[in-house]
Amino acid sequence: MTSKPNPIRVMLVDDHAVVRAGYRMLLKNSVDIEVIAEADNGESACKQYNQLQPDIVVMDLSLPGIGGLEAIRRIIARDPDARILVFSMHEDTIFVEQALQAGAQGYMTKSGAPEALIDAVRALASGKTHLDKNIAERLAFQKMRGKDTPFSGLSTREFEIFCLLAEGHSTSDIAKRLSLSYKTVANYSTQIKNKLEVGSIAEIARLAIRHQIVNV
Amino acid sequence: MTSKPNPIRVMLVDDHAVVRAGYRMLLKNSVDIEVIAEADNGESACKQYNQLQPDIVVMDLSLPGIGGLEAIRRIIARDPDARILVFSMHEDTIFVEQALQAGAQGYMTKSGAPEALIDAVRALASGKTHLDKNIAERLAFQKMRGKDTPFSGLSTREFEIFCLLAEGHSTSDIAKRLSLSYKTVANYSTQIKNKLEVGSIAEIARLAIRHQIVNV
DNA sequence: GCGTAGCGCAGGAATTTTTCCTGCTCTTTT
DNA sequence: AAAAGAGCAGGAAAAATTCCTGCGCTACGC
Repeated sequence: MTSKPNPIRVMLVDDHAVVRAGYRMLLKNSVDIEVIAEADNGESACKQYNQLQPDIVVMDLSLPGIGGLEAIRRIIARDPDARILVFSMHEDTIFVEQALQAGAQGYMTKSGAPEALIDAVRALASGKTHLDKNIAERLAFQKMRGKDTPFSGLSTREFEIFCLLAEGHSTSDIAKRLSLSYKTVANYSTQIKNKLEVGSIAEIARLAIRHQIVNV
Repeated sequence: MTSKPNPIRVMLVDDHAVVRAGYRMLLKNSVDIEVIAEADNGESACKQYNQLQPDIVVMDLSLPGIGGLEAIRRIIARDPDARILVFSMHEDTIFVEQALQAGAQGYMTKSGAPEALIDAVRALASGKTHLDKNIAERLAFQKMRGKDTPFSGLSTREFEIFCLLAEGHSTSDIAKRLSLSYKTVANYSTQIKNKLEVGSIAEIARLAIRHQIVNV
């Protein structure tokens, strides 16, 4: 617990100034962490990253302009060693997958204990990765079951019907269109919900939109 | 600028602890404002309001359990003089309309300057109302042109159920949450589809996403 | 003051959808 | 040849949807 000569230099990226202020206050309590920059959008984050080369980026995903994911990709593209901690309100594992795939080394949700942010920053600074415990577990389960994207578990037919459901077609609509018994489509629909672990058509729609499978 | 004997007593309501910490820090800079309570959900907010009778409630709308809107209604029902400032991420005017109708005296978005929050709190404390400048303008324009969002044809209850449907909740889910007969919710659901001229829950979800009423 | 209209709420009845189970065919893999 | 899995669909029970009706309440206009 000796004072360190080189504090962890952090850049905060979040579109809400109040929220950044919250992070700042929180991180101020740790002498080994120093907030050296803030950005309220993805472009600015990329630019500042290149200028200041912070050790850690703490980044929200929902940003105006290019989103958080794209910002991560751009930062990583220029500096493959960049260390980015996503700090998002989204609990859904799809966001975690996307963030990690984009190059982030950590993912925390805002609903966790504020102190967890500090632990995560330190973990990333020391070269480790850090996932929200809750989310890591869910992700692990998904992976064990051999699911890359949530859709890779779907068969061709299932995916076809998934798309039509997401577009707003009714079961009997789809049956007519595909020349199937409505029973068949109904059964597929149930099957799809099970595989994707969603409970309603609304969630199917959101999932599809999230993956840009259908347009908003 | 003399120090005041009776600071404005504020209660913060937001489900993210980090965000509340941000508000706290921000408001701490004003000697005439004192944060006397925090809540991370609607029920707790109502309970604490009754016990502590804060002068001002600063409230997010997206809360677990009963949403922010319902919390506002309950607080106002018990104390019609309650002064509530909504501090939300939603820019869509539909939320402002709903919040004001529920009884709030102010609406600010989180994307504004942090200092604006302080002004708003002071405005409400002195008996005035306070709307985000940007939003007030849009609201005025809409009203003048008599042209609202597709949702303005929905009643308060209908809109509430619309949001829950779009989030993926089932009819009986919603019935439990709102303490209604599932028949009532089912009937509302049909009514909503008719009013919005959509044929399925998936389209409800997409409509809601398009208007950023729910997150993708 | 009284009619009218709209909202919130919910039951009845008929219909449709969903769910869970089962069974069949066909193809692919081992 | 056996096994596994996709595609398809029916039966039966459960759940959701739709359309209709009705009631209480509040607000508005005449």
